[in-house]
Amino acid sequence: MTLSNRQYKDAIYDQLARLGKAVASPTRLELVDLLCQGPRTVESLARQAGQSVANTSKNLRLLHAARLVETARQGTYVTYRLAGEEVCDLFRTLRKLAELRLTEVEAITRDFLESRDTLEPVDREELIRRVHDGEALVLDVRPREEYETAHIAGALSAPLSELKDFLSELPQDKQIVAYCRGPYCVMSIDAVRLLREEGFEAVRLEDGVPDWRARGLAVEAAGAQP
Amino acid sequence: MTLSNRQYKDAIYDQLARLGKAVASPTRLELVDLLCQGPRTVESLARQAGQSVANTSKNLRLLHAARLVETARQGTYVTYRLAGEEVCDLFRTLRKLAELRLTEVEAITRDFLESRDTLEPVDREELIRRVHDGEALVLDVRPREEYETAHIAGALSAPLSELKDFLSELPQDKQIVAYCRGPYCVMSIDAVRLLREEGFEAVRLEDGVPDWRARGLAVEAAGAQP
DNA sequence: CCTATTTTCAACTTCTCTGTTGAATAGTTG
DNA sequence: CAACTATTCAACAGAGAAGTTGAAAATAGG
Repeated sequence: MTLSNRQYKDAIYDQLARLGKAVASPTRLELVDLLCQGPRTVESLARQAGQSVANTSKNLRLLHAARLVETARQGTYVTYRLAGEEVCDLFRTLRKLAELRLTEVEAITRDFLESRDTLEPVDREELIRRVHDGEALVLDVRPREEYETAHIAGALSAPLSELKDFLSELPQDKQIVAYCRGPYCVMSIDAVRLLREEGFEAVRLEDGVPDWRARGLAVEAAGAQP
Repeated sequence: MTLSNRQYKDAIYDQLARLGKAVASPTRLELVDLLCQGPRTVESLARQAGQSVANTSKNLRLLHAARLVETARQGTYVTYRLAGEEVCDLFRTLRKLAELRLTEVEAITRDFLESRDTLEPVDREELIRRVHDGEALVLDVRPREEYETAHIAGALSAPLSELKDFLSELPQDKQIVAYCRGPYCVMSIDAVRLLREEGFEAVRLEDGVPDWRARGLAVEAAGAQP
């Protein structure tokens, strides 16, 4: 026998712990969250996560060692992407657990959201109905590149940074639903606030594309801007 | 505004990382795995995980701080249990990812299993059919207390340690299917080997009760021994 | 071939985690 | 109430991780 029971168990739990360690750092979790939105270069990830490129590279390398991400060279850039849908599932499982168990998360979220506006998130089924009936318009306020990777079916791309330029093209008579990366992302909150200041009726959708996809709802890969 | 975007994000990812850290240690993962089988006392967990009681207590305390487990006093013992079904889901998500991504896990498992016998695990649907038709008999070879907490519907309790005493009661003409805690638990492997040595036709079921339950298949809470 | 750019590596400091040991705490039971 | 026992706490040494800095490797394009 090459391994005793105990040695075997230790080896297995060590392997599982490799995955645990990989998601034991806030920085790496943020990277995984960003990568759930689509592939990215090291530099882009570093910028968005507010970390040095060197540190981002190191953390990505760690995620790679745990087989959570894969790399591909594109010209002078290296593009990282999730190793599979299941990695996103892991992130969502963690998030769900956090929401259920860690009242602190809820408190932080509430603190933050209350400090802005009270923006009731919209209901999914209701949203689909309204869009179908032409009562509502869905805006994807993430950066254009993320929209191009994937977006909720029927949504228009209106990056938060360029939202002001889109205002004149938006219908005044429809409700506008803004979404971004997910419940902890604040871009849609800012977008809704801006839209309301401009007189639009706007609400926030808490889901991001990964949530949407995980529920089996329609997602488009790359859509034309009308 | 009480928090900036960045502070808010940091706080959220910190909370998620708390969960990640909790499952970043092999020892704690083993504890979670054991607790997936049912509530346990500190001493019992320490014995099974091969750790000192003090260290086990400390790690359980850590899991408790991450809201993954709950405690209850029973007589002079403290009983720990998972804080919810979702914790088990997290463990299973990790395990699934490990199986998919970490070829090392597969290699270790194969090494180990080959070093024993080649025990082809049985197919779930096929198993249900055979049990229903009376062609097969399902044995739960985990310790009696785990069986009493929950077991696969229709299974008999035959703890590995007492399996020898049960041999005379087992039918020679039926196939015997043994299961234990899950794919990484080796009790069912030992059981199958023993049964085969004694002339029974025995196979191993890879699933444990948590997997079985998670698939929505029937689980009984406490069953009488025939 | 050489340069500019992106990414990775290596060394280092600071901080945190792990498991052990021995003592303290908190309940239960006689 | 006192003795007993399971559990937890506190302090410690060793190991390992996080992020910084500066330099090296790899690639595209002139």
